[in-house]
Amino acid sequence: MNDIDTVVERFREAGMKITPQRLSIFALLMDNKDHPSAENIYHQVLEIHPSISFTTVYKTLQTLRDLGEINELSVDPERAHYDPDVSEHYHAFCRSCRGIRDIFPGESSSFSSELPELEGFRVQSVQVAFTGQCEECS
Amino acid sequence: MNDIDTVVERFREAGMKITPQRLSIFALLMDNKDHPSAENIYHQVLEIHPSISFTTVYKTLQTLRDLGEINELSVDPERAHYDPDVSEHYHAFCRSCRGIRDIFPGESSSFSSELPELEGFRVQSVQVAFTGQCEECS
DNA sequence: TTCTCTGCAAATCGTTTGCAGTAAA
DNA sequence: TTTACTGCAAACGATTTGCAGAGAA
Repeated sequence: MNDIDTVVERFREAGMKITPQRLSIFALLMDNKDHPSAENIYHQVLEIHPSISFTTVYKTLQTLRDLGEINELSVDPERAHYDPDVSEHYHAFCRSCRGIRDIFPGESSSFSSELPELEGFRVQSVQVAFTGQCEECS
Repeated sequence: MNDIDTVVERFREAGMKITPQRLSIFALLMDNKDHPSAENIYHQVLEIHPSISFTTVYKTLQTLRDLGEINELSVDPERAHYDPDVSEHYHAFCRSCRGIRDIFPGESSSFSSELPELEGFRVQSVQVAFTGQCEECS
């Protein structure tokens, strides 16, 4: 995710408006390493905007995703999680606590960081998801 | 997925019963390379058992998954797909036709076939999903 | 007979949408 | 003023569950 000023600029360029709710969502996501769900984000923004609706959070996340500012992860079969780090990296999902940890190429020897070439398929994105148990849950 | 006799044996050993419905589902999955959804399987079994319910299909898939006979894929954010091939391989998911193609290690140079070691995480499975557009949809 | 499975119907839950009032530009 | 956004309430759709009758062992 770009810095807030850049995100704001991109919204304006696209003819979209900047609202206090959106600014709070941007701020919450910025540098967030927790891979929150829409519900997580909603509950956190509630502290700042007690009357914000889930719908607003949901639609803002959709927009950010469509702009490529954040990634929507499908690692957790029960719900989507969001990641403001759109650089090449992978995820370790703990079945027990449903936590998601970042894995950077190099940390796992057997996965390189190059976008692969596939015969007869135009690859737009790659998701590598390790599922298992984190240290705390073992 | 093991051959049908072995699957039947495993069910019996676990105190579970073998029904005509289950046998048809086993047969449909065996060597199936289509990565069907539960709904797909349900519609196919309907031809053989016109009164089978979705619930029965659903519960059988759960059981097969829990036994490790099939994998439940979360490549498609809209629904689960099932794969009787539980050997190490990856998937290419086409956003347009929602089709899933198998990718075997070696076909994609940048992903090896070894189960990786991650510091402080017990890896139980790895899902590598390439999302994009297949040849037919391009 | 015993115990699991089947099929129905309903509940669940994350996600998505329509719309009227609100607020940004 | 114009146009997009917010929040509500309801729809949606895949998934999951409770339960009574059916069927496998």
